[in-house]
Amino acid sequence: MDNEIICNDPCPIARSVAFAGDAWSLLILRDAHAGLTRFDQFRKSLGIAPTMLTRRLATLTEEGLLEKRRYSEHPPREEYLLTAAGRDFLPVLFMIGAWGRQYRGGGKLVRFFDAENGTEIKAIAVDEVTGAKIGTRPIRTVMPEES
Amino acid sequence: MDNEIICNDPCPIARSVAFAGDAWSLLILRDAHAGLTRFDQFRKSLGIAPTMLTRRLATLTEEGLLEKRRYSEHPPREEYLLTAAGRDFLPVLFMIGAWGRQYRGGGKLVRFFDAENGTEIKAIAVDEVTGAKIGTRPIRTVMPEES
DNA sequence: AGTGTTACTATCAAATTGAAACGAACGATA
DNA sequence: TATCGTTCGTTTCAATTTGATAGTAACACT
Repeated sequence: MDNEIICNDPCPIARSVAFAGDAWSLLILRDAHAGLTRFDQFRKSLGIAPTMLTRRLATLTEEGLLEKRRYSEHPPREEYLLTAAGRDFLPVLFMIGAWGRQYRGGGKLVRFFDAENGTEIKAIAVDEVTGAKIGTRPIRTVMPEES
Repeated sequence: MDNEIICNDPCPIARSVAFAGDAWSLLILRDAHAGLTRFDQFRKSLGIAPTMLTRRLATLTEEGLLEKRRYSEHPPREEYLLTAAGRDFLPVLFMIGAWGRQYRGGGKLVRFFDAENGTEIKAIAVDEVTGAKIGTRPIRTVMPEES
């Protein structure tokens, strides 16, 4: 895919797709939200080839979803932490997970609970203005005027 | 990536990633939600090579997000319609779009409005039980017992 | 008869991926 | 001191995927 075209596309989905449209990046972000920070933790969790992991971590860092932090000077060691943009990606992961639970839900699945009151989390997307679930009301799409 | 491993992974995100983790598929689903149904409509909208489009449409059809319907017998012509699973993917697209609007929002962007009352849609993910935004409360993850 | 439309397939070069081995910098152990 | 283990990668190279271009099949229209 041509990233230059995508970055100027007026569709916000297309803008995100440059890295969201990649299985490894999504799984790395999932693991980062689960608390993993180090190269070998990701590698072992995902069974990913180190070449791939190096590239994906570099891309996610360049794109501003992760940041490298040195946690040891001798030897030099880095860890990867979520940035604000990376943390704000969590809703996307939850909605992907909710879809997978509904349509790919055979067998045992990991479950997520609200740590404070113990109820299982059921993620839904709503319009903050109307409160209606996304997809339950008709949508009007407005293209930007040519600049 | 190895799809066999992924399909038995207990993480619902990993289950979805087999096709959600692909830029073209996400953009095809976006266009399908915008009302496109035919091969050439997708091809022109996306600028995708026909080989790619054929494969992606076939995968999305096999995975149950689209279905082929014959709309002409002579000549035989098919169109691609969203299934229930495909329609239920809309919240994922909206959350991806919401992230892109916030973090990749330079220049003109397409905007989405509630067709009934005219307000702009602001998609957020919430826990249906507590009503809290996803990410604002601590989460406890529970792995399934070994079967 | 010739042109246009729609939905592809065929071919092939280029880019990406993934597996396996290797390396550098250290710390711990014998 | 020698060796092992850990961490975070790089190097190499074969296999797969990709994307660009061209071609095809079945018709409809003029």
